[in-house]
Amino acid sequence: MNKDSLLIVEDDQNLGQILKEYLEIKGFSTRLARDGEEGLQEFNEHDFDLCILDIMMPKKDGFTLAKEIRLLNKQIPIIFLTAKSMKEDTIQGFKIGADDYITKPFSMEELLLRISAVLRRTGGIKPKAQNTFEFGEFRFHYHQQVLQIGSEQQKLTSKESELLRLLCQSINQTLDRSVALKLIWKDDSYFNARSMDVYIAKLRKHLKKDENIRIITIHGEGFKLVSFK
Amino acid sequence: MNKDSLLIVEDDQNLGQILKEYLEIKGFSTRLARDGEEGLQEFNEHDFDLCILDIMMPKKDGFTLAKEIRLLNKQIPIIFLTAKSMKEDTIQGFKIGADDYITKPFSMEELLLRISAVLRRTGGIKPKAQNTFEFGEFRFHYHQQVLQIGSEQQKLTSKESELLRLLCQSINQTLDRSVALKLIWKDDSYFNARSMDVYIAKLRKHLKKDENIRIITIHGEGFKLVSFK
DNA sequence: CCACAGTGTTAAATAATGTTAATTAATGAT
DNA sequence: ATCATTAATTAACATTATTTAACACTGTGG
Repeated sequence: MNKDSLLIVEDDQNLGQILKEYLEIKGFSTRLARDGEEGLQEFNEHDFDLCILDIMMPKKDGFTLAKEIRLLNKQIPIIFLTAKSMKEDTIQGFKIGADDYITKPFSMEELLLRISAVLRRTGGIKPKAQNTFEFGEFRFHYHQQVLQIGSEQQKLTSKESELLRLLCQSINQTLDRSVALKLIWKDDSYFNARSMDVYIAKLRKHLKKDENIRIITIHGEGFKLVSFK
Repeated sequence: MNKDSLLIVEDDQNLGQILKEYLEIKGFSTRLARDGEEGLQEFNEHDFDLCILDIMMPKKDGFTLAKEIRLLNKQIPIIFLTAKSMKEDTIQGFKIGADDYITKPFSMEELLLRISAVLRRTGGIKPKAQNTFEFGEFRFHYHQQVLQIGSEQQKLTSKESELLRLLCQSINQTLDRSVALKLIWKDDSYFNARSMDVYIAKLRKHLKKDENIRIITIHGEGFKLVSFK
């Protein structure tokens, strides 16, 4: 059996390092990010079983990050680290779908207990990294950047692949514009948004070969890959 | 087999958290909202098998929320948490269509028993998120944003689809203006209300193709999608 | 019956997205 | 390094979605 993998997002370098070392000794595999931006990036690039997010962070706070993570994965357990016993924090956290929270200062043992409890509760459902996606008559191989329909093979560019992957991961649900922009273009700006629109058009052209597959626009929010039938 | 999914609406965040943790340990998947507004939002955005609503809450009490939930789903079991053994409350609750109620303070075991009982009774019929609605000669596909009549396909915009979905979910019943506004426009204000009126007009235009389907105005309350015959 | 708030309807204004092509940047082969 | 090729961005213009405005109409309470 594989180690459970944790994403730790903590801006305090010291604490972050201590957490990481402690949890690795305890048998977890971990990755440490220093802020929300990095955290989202890490989340997108690796598979985790659980996220531990500090709430107060520069650039992007833990709640905002959690919301974005939730758009990509509605299952993954999240534990918040809160500075004080802030009622507001707790409430807002649970609204987003936190699985637990822990108030600083806390002991390593306490954190470990909560991690174990959450993992037990959620049954350790690892949503393993998907490389091949099937929808309609298509087969899309992410790493190979190939979209196939029947015997036809269509080579995709990296941007096309990244975007199609995000759409596939959230099939039948809205893929938020700003999330996609931050994940693929690293930055949500006007020009990047226009660039993304161009790529949506390219994907639509590719997907024309199956009438039952469409990319629907959710005005002001994002796009949704849907399948008829 | 999937976990049963519970919506918990409880303003006391302490109690809410305890409920959430306990019920998740017992194998349920849960979401926690802190007041009626949040509760309604959550209900609209996710699928649940059962709702647990506190009655006394700020902003919007449990009865009002239950009424709104009933407008969206006539099946879903609702269990009320009542502060004291209020006869009035109990009666009013069952009138709305509560499936059970439980008086604070209660033991977790007791709640669990009642949840199991209600779920057994209602046969655990998960009213899974409906995507296709049929009424009159129409077929409406929500995710695909398509309204079809005969062989004709009419593309809808996102706002049109959201609104039509709400109308379909409460077919032959009044869809409350403010409920729709809060769910779709996120905010019940004068201009949004006017915008909604415009969309009602658009939908009526689309629905003209079947004389037996109409959107009726309930003056001062909302709209009702009705089917003659 | 009148006054008034609520609603119906259409059109204008604004903002977001679709699309294609031109430009720039990156990559790969010689 | 130079050129050729491909990918990605920017620009320009077209189209569509949504909101706001304007004015007509309707139901309700006094």
